[in-house]
Amino acid sequence: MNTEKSKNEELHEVLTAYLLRTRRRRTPERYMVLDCIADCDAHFSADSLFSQLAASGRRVSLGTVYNTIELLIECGLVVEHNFGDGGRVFELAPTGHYHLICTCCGKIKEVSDGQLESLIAAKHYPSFTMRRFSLSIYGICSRCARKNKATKKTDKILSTPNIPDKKPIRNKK
Amino acid sequence: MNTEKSKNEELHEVLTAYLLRTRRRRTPERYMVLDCIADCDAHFSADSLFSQLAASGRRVSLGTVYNTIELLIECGLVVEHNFGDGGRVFELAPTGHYHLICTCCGKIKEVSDGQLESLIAAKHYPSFTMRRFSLSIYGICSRCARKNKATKKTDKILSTPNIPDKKPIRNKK
DNA sequence: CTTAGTGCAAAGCGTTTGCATGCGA
DNA sequence: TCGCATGCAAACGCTTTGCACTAAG
Repeated sequence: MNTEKSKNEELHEVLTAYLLRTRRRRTPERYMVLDCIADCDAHFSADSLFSQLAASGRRVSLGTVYNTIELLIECGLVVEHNFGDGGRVFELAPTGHYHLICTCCGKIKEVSDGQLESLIAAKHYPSFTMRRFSLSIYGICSRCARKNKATKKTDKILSTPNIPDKKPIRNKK
Repeated sequence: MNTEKSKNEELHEVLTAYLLRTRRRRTPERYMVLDCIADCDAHFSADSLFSQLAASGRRVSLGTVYNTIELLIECGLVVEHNFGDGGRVFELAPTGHYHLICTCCGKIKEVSDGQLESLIAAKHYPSFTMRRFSLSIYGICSRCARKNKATKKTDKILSTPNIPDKKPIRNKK
């Protein structure tokens, strides 16, 4: 590590550039939030971020966390996801991966397929400029499939394959 | 129209099958909600559905609307979308289309590309069974691009193309 | 006759808003 | 100094929950 910048430095630069460009202030809170996101680098909610910040001693109010996430989405450093559980989930600007989401247990796995992704990215649309895309694959993970098979009693009556026996995901709310 | 079933009949059959299969009751409310969804066939929220039901004289409580949407998602007739505005939006099981979402004005356009879709659907994943997928393309529509260009004053200072001047979407909430 | 499902209203909770204060420019 | 951004707390709105009642099986 010498000429190579750290991940955090790079992120800071992008944020700084955006703040200058849009004439907004470079407050410590904004960088603290960004650092925290970079540290946990995974999916996060506004609230989990808030907790994590508090836990590490960096006091940032929940309102500011929301403001900053919004800001980071604007400048492209963060994206919002929908995993079908009704909650808002964010992620540090993902680079070439998409998600397999089990509609039964809610587990999320990241996968990547450069070929597929560049194919999607290569498409052009009349009167629309693509900035990014989000691909989510919904289905059943092997674990749940096994569990369902074990529990099944009234199956094979009619169509629709592989349906969880009662209620699927919906964790929070 | 003779041997050919109406769209609604087909939907009813799928729902009926699912209810029988999972041993749940076939209540009029459930079919009313399904019909209403089929009628408006577009994106809808729990609340818009509720209003539309009320407007057409079919009294179904909001709670039941939520319950039924949940049920319809379970059985695959309805899917949930994330258009980045934080609200929950549903849609009658879409068949081969995906969405272009303008992050500036929030407008959504449906497009389809059979080739791309079958490519995505053809992929196989170890220990995961795909049931459906959701592809969202985020970007700037031509209208907003034009508007931004007109309003721009402090642009071309640093990276990131085409950023709306202040705050993007976030309609509700 | 049983009990899942409904309606209604209250509770819950993630998110937004308003206002006084603080701090970057 | 000026005014954007923060902190705090109240307000908001979508969603869920609890309970009594209705009706499907």
